[in-house]
Amino acid sequence: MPELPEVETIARALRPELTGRKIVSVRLLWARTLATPSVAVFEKTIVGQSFVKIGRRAKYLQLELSSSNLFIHLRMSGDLAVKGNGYLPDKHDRLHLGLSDGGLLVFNDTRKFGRIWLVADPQEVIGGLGPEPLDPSFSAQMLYELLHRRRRQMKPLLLDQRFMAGLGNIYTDEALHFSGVHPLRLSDTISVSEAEKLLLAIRTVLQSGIEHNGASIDWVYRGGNFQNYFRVYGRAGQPCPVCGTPIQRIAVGQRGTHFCPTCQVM
DNA sequence: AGAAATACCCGTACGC
DNA sequence: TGCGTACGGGTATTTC
Repeated sequence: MPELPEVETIARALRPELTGRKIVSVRLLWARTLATPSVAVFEKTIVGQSFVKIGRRAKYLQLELSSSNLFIHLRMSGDLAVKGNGYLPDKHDRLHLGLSDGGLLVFNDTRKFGRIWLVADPQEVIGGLGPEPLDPSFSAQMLYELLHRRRRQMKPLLLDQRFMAGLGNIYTDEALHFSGVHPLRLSDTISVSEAEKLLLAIRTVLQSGIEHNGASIDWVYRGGNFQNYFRVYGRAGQPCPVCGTPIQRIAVGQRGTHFCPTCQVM
């Protein structure tokens, strides 16, 4: 499932494939995939532009074009790949971009949650995002200070992309367990040493996710295998890998939340 | 400020 | 077997 690591993986894979290639045709197969601008403007603007730079910000893929920015959010079931000649369209394809040398950039998204934007100013899409946990300049001290500027439960706060960008439901549960922080702890009760452990945990689970090419859950399988390394997510009733206590599952803000009642104390 | 609910999706898994 | 329903992910939006 496409949380941050998979986006990083896909960005890396697409970089050598797309850089320098030109878009010669566009076919939007599910109109609501396009968040902005209008379909007419999108189709007219994107054709003729070339891919300049491929990157990501949080869970957004950023495809920098000659004169605008194409952002793609994969959400749950989205996937982006370059196909060769003779590609047979899939029923869940949402966007086809024909490339100058005959290739096809395909955005496939079973659940229709994914969105794309074509904008001049990147800030329109990613302007409200919080800091990148993997950015080396982001420190535990900064995390501590941000946590103490709020008084919110840790689980929903870490999921809030304006607070910190890139953590989804799975990685949040894993990071909280890794650092021994209870999901219902209030953010301004976290100590400096806990903030240090938490940042390390966040980076560890994200990097592990990247190494394993993302997680595949819920029958949506696209090659990743981070799901085999979950310590708490989806393991309700099974023993905690650290202490053996059965993992508990509760709902926090409508989201399934998994934790070890022994390792993660209030 | 921020909590909470709702909407968006659809292929599964489940109960009857 | 077929039908109905709950579920899960991330984010925008609305309401409180």
